[in-house]
Amino acid sequence: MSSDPKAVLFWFRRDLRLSDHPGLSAAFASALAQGAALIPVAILDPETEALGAAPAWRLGQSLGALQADLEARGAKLILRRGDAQTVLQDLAAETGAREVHWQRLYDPAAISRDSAVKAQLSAQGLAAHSHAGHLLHEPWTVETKTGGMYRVYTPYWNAVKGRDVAAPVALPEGAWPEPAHWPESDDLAQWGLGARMQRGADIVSRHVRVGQQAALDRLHDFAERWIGDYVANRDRPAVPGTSELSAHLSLGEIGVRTAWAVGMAALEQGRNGAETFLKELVWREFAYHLMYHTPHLTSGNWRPEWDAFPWSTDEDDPAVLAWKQGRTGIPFVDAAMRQMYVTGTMHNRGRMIVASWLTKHMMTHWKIGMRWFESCLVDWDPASNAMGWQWSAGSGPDATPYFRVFNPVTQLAKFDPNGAYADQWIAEGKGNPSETALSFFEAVPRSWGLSPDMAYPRPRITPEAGRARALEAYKARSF
DNA sequence: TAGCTCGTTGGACAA
DNA sequence: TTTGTCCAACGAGCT
Repeated sequence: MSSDPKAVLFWFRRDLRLSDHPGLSAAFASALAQGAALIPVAILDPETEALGAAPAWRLGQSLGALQADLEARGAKLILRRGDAQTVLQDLAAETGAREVHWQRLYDPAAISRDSAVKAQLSAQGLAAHSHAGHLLHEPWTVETKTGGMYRVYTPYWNAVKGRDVAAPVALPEGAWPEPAHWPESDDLAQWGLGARMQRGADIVSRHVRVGQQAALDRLHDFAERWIGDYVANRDRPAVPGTSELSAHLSLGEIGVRTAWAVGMAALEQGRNGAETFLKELVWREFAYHLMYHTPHLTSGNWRPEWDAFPWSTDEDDPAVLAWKQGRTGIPFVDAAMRQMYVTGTMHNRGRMIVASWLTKHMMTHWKIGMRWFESCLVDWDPASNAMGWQWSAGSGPDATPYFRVFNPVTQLAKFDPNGAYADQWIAEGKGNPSETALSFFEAVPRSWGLSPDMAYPRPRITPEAGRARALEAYKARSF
């Protein structure tokens, strides 16, 4: 191996931005210091191929935006397919790189892959550097007074709210450290990241903003126009009063430290809603804290006593299909499921309602819902998705009490009093359905056999009967 | 240490 | 129409 380093590799994963990027900045600085080239790489490895349909498609969009951003800086994103360790090793051999940098991820699959990659690269004499940057606080740095992990949100919030958060760092200005020759790269289109999107990707595209500039624009728009009414508006599914940053944060198109800094500035200005927004960012942190310390959060009941609960696990149950298709006959549930199918995201209150309906009224295992979300959500996040489902089901940490069963009828009356959300997403039985409601029928596969002219379905179970049945089962405590 | 307080997001019912 | 209370019990986290 050459003793004269010619390149530093930076491996992009879920951090598809150029600013507020501690890992990339470190790699950049290292390359400059050594007079080496900096080569950005993204890898379609088995872990990436295992993504759900919508997250995979959205990843492709984001990689396209990153390519353009890098090109504007005089750099190129090198795309390679294969297992990460082999790709990095080959690329290092081609370019003379002695160093590989990346930013850490925390889900069980990524941790096991990354530790193996690090060990193997080190054994080959390559320096592998992993950096913090996906989170405000590394999960192991937040401890209770007795040195344990947090299991309840509020004490976690109290522990981190006053902590210093490193200020966002900009990538140095100036010329990109280019190699004499850029290595060969796959064509992004050949990766086929959108191939598993059964529903029309062009329909979802209408509702999706992509890339770091779009993320920053949205953050600032939110801080200027929406944060003041965030406390009330964030509960109203028909009002665009949420930050809408979830997909950007999930793929790292924006750094969470940037969002934190904007939230803190709003707090200092005394803006209403600022603290609530900061708390939401910390919910994301808390989910990662839980997933890191108890990785089974993503795979099974966090409270093992729930293993004996009589969940229905029949994925082919017609009631489950109706839930997925937004045809339960419960307007709030159906509107939310259709919103997800058409836009790739769902309002937070909708997420709680559909999860409560599936796990409580339908007594269906939360993992069935979690997997459907994983295939449909463009903002899918491994930690938040798992925590949210287990919270709703009652099997998770800090979970909702068993008797807290959402009534989707009263919830709709409370948070959508004018029926705007239902009008937005439900076409059946309406004289003049909205464009968005009709677009659901364009998006769904023909095999579902749905049309806006159909009658709106009758519920298979009423909110009252479902609630009573769920409470009976929970009360029995035979599990 | 042992006791105390509290727990993101609700609903039903009585007054 | 609005407001208050109860719906379990337990474990987390602090003092």
